[in-house]
Amino acid sequence: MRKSGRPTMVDVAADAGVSLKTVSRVINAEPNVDPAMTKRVRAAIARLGYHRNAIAASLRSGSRDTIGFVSADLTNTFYMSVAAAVSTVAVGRGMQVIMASSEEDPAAERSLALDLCQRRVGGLILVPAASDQSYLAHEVDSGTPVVFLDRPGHGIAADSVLIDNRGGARAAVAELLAAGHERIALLLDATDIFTMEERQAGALEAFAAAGRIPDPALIVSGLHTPQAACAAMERLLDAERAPTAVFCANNRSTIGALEAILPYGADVAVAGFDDFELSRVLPRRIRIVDYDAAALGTLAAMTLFDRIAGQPGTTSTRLLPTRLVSRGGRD
Amino acid sequence: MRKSGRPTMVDVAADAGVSLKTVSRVINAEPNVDPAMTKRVRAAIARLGYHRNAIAASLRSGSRDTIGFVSADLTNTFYMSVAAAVSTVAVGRGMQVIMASSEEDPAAERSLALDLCQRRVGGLILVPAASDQSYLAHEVDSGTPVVFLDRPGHGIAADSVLIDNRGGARAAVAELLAAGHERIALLLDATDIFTMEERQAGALEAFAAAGRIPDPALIVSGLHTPQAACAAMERLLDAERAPTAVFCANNRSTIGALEAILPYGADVAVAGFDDFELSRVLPRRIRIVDYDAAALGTLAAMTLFDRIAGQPGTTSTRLLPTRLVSRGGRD
DNA sequence: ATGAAAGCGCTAACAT
DNA sequence: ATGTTAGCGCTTTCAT
Repeated sequence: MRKSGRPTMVDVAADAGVSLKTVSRVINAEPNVDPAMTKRVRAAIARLGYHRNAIAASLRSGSRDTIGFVSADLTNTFYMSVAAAVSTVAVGRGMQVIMASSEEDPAAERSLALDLCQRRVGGLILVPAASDQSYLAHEVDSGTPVVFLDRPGHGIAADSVLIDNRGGARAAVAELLAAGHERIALLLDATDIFTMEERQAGALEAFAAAGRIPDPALIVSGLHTPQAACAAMERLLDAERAPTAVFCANNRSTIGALEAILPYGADVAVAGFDDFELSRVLPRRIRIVDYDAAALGTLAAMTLFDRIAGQPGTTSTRLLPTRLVSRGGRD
Repeated sequence: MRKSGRPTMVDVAADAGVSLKTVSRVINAEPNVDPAMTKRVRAAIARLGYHRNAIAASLRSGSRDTIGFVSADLTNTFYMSVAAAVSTVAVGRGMQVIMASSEEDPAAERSLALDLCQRRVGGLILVPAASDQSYLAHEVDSGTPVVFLDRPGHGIAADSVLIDNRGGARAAVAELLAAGHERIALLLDATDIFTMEERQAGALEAFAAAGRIPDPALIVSGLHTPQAACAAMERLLDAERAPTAVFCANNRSTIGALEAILPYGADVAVAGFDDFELSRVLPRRIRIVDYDAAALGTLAAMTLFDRIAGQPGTTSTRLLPTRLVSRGGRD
């Protein structure tokens, strides 16, 4: 009489009249098993509807068959694309991904990351929301590698995979300068955000390289929403010496700037960081610093799996290149 | 001398000079533990950097601390919003979510779902890509509840959580008819997709209710991309008897149709199923059948947790209501 | 080629 | 209030 609940290997062994170990060998496709035995075991498995318990297997073998992905905002399309790419790489290696989101809350990040470690994930991809990740030091030392994504982490030895924010912004602003623009506005979100800081630095590098100094009156930061960016742009356009070009440091700023510019047909060249839906449908041509979000996820996953495989070496920071593309306009 | 690797409860017990069970009691915050003991154990835990092994705990206790979410397309923002909501509900109950995507491949769906069951997830939320889920019958019988999301599944007893596709489409088309439109085009993706079938049916119900018969020449299906929808719309506009209104059965169709309509300022009323980024920035007013993707995820997760908690009753299908809203235009 | 025994790290059941 | 023992379902030794 079978016990209640799911059948186990012992049940299968009894049913097939073989030893536990033989069942295990068949399940794991180990060599040196008589085909006749294999057949008998398979029949018993089918008869009982047996499915192996991966939890028990990984407990004994110590193998890790999941990785963790802690996003800072899962509803953000950028992180979604990243997550999907991470999942694809993982599934390709027979692993699954446990996903969670800190929603930019440092305490949540910590508790989620530690929880995943308790679940013995093979590794962790983390978008830092906290300013310090030393709470993971023990885990990293115990052999759970961590890869930081999109923003650098602090306090532990871990690889980082970032977008080339600085290079992308520099290229976009350099192009505006090369086109002869004398008054270039900069629209930014809060500059204490890592990516904003980098993009601003890149923009300023472009000015410096051209031997130019940006007009502080044309730099507006702290713009969280398209609405705020729109208002800021309208103010700039209404001012005495209006800008002839604008660099927007993220897609929300770009969208807001366009909302201010398009209705009035203002003659302002627009360049922005991040592509966005419908950018190709814009009635006017703009320049976008574009990058491949999926490639960032793939890169992070591959970096993590390299570490899981025991690849040694000091931690590295890899920058995903950006490219300057045209969007919108009639071609 | 400590063995290599992570410290275990036994190590903590030895270090604190107490029994294994006492450590377990402290870790699990069980009652009836002397505060002094608790202190000693906590000290040992901190000293050794101990973190409990959740895998081992759940093996012994038989408890399930993850749920599975199998999407059909993780890069789709709709499913991602759903996934984020599912994750929020799960984390709120101390559980985590393992996410995977079938990418609309029936074989992948099967293998991912069964893999998750081997990992002993407490339950499964599944966006069906296959036409039959009877491969999960054993798992459902063994006590792993399944909830179908966005599309109904087949072959097993499981709850479904769907959007009211039919009602939403019916309302949108009814409104166009009530506004006096005589020639209403229908732009659809492949009609063998459940949601498309439902939305088409809803549209046709609106015609029937108005005692009208749609012109087959104005119904175009099989539109997978905005590009295809744009081309289809352009063809319709160029035809002899162009439509005066169009109902687009998903946001890709809506975007494509707008690409065809906006540049030429064609006088066509637009209604579409699914909201999309930037819909509010459109230069003209359109009507959108909107719904709350996060609410769908929350509903699915709560339905699943009810089942996990052992709530009995026959399986149900719950429809998430839609609402018709205005987007774009200058107000 | 097959099997018996031990044990992964924890919790459950039963002492004391 | 604390400890002892067994055992979750599997993989890993080590025999045969």
